[in-house]
Amino acid sequence: MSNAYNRPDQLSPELRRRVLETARRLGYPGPDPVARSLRTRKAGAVGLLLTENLSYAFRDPAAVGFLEGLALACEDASQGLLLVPANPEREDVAAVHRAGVDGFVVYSVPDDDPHLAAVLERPVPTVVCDQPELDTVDRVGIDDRAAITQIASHLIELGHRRVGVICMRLARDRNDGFVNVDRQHTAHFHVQRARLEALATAFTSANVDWTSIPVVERFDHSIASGASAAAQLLDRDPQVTALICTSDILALGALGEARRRGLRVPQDLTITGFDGITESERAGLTTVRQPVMEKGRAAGKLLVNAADHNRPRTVTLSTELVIGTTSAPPRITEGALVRPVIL
Amino acid sequence: MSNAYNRPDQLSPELRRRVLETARRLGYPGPDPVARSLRTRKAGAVGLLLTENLSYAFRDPAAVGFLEGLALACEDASQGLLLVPANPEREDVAAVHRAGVDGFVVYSVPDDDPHLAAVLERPVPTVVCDQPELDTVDRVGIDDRAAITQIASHLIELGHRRVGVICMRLARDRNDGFVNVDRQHTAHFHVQRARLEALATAFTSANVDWTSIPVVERFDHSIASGASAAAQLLDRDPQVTALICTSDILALGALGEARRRGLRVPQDLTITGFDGITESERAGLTTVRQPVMEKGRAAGKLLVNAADHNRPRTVTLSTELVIGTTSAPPRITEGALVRPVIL
DNA sequence: AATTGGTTCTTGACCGTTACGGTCACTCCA
DNA sequence: TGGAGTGACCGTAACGGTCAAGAACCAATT
Repeated sequence: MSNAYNRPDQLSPELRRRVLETARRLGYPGPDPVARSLRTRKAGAVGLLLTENLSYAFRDPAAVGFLEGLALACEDASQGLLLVPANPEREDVAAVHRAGVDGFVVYSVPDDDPHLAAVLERPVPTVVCDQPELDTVDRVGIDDRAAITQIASHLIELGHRRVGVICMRLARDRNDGFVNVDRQHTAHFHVQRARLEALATAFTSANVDWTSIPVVERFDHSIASGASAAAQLLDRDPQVTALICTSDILALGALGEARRRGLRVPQDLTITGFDGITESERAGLTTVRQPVMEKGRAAGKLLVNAADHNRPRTVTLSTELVIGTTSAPPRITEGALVRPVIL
Repeated sequence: MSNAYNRPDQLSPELRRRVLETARRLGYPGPDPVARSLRTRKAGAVGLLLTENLSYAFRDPAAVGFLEGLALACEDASQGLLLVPANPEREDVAAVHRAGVDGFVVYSVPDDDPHLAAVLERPVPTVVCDQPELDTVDRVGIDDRAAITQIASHLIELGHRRVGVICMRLARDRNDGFVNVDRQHTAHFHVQRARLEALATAFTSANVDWTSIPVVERFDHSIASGASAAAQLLDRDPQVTALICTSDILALGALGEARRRGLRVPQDLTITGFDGITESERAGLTTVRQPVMEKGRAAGKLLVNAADHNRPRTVTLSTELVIGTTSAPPRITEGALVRPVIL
């Protein structure tokens, strides 16, 4: 029976024809995929765990790019891609337990996320992306510190000293507002923490007191959030000459807010982003381009041939500073003595 | 055992604790999801079948919107969403057979697609979207004829008689070029066929000989395709005063080609799209907006409560004509006697 | 005629759950 | 004290495949 469907060479064409014919007559719909998976111990699918509500993932171009790459890798390996409904609000770990998959990809979740813990308990290979190193699973990412340090150096060279930072959510709790240094260091999103720390290091080396730098956090990752964050920051500290955003989406929002206030970019205000999505290319944003699609593809490949490797593998992809038209030397304001540094 | 995990109320806390404790000691990773699915006859996931390579789906904003809506509905129902790796090039129907899902959503595939046939053979509920009516499955869509007729009427009112049409692929075989009437009628993509037929009807009623209207087809759905199609059409028939595109993506490409040729839009050339994606809003495109996200959500909902309904259900969503800045009366050319019609 | 080799076909043990029904101890009340 | 009622616990039988091992058959060789 099984052979009739799966191994046509094992039986005579005549018998095969008869078997299939009676199967159809009896209304047999073909082998049940679940039963087959149980027996063969292969689900033929890869699970994807995301921070956000599933639907959010489709709003963020960077996430869409990641998905595209991952889907590509899955397709190459004839694997399905299962989006796991892990709503971050309810702690619905059951969805992770119920996922019939051969492995997981975990994309940018907080390091204390219960879903992540649930995934790690499952006896299947796992690849994390944009996460801190774990000694049991493979990992894909970029050098966030180096990347954002390029932004910082660029701004420092231009002469910016009074800067503001707009970042994405730092933990699972909502905190739309200013961030003290303590929260910066205990941030549960590895990527955000790394970027903030690198910024602190860079500006401290330039003799800027990091504790005086305003950092505004937003829970939702949207253009509107970027705009409101920029508004909050500029209201409190109108003297800043540059806004460093940890994502392009936030930067695009900040650009909108600057325009709304009649601030010319970059003459009155410099704005930088992070990711290098196509929308920001159109806007001429100064940013760091990271290969989002490649990240997805690398994660998929790592998972698909997760054969034998004793120690966890890490793939670090390269990034590229893109200097656009939204960064320039700061305007000379009264009281401030600022001079571009030529190295 | 099972109870310890799934029904804590069925046993004493003491026993539960003991069971779980020894389970951990023995390295038991928790109930196997596949075996559970086999037993309970529930996979906890919805399968999605797409025309394109999986990765293509993430490039087209309309498809992404559909995905977003579908993901939303799945999340609400705590269902996973499995992207089935159905490469349209190889006829790899096996992927459909291997998908462990409780139902399928089929999104805009040709009506003779073997994957679709394979889905229909599976004994699970199915919802098709942008497909012709089938007497066994539920259906989500819009009134494509009415929608594009609005575009046609708009152009006819403006006075356009010499128009060109740019459409997406009409069948599984690649045919990048002009389309004769026969191919138009035998098109296997329901949406494209319906739109072309409605256009034919509308222009015939306006005393335009439809067979003289150039229709250019493109296999790939991309901005570049739209541009090359527009070039091909304008090369052959420079007299056309309007380009009707059956998708916004194609229209955006046509816009680019017009600009490249120094044609002013809308003074020299009118261009219309279809879908209403955000990118085209920015471009001021005249188009028909359809609720792509709602389509996905409706499909998901239909599938999730696919309980008892003897006859297949159909959800038809509404569309809206959006008149932008890319449509205007045709320029008066020598030889052509054209006068706007006031109805 | 017996042995060997090579097909083709049949059989049955497993994969890991959960549903279900039965057992058993214990309480409660007449 | 006996019998019904209750709740906790346990054993077993599917669920629907796959796959390897063996049975049956036929042909060719010894």
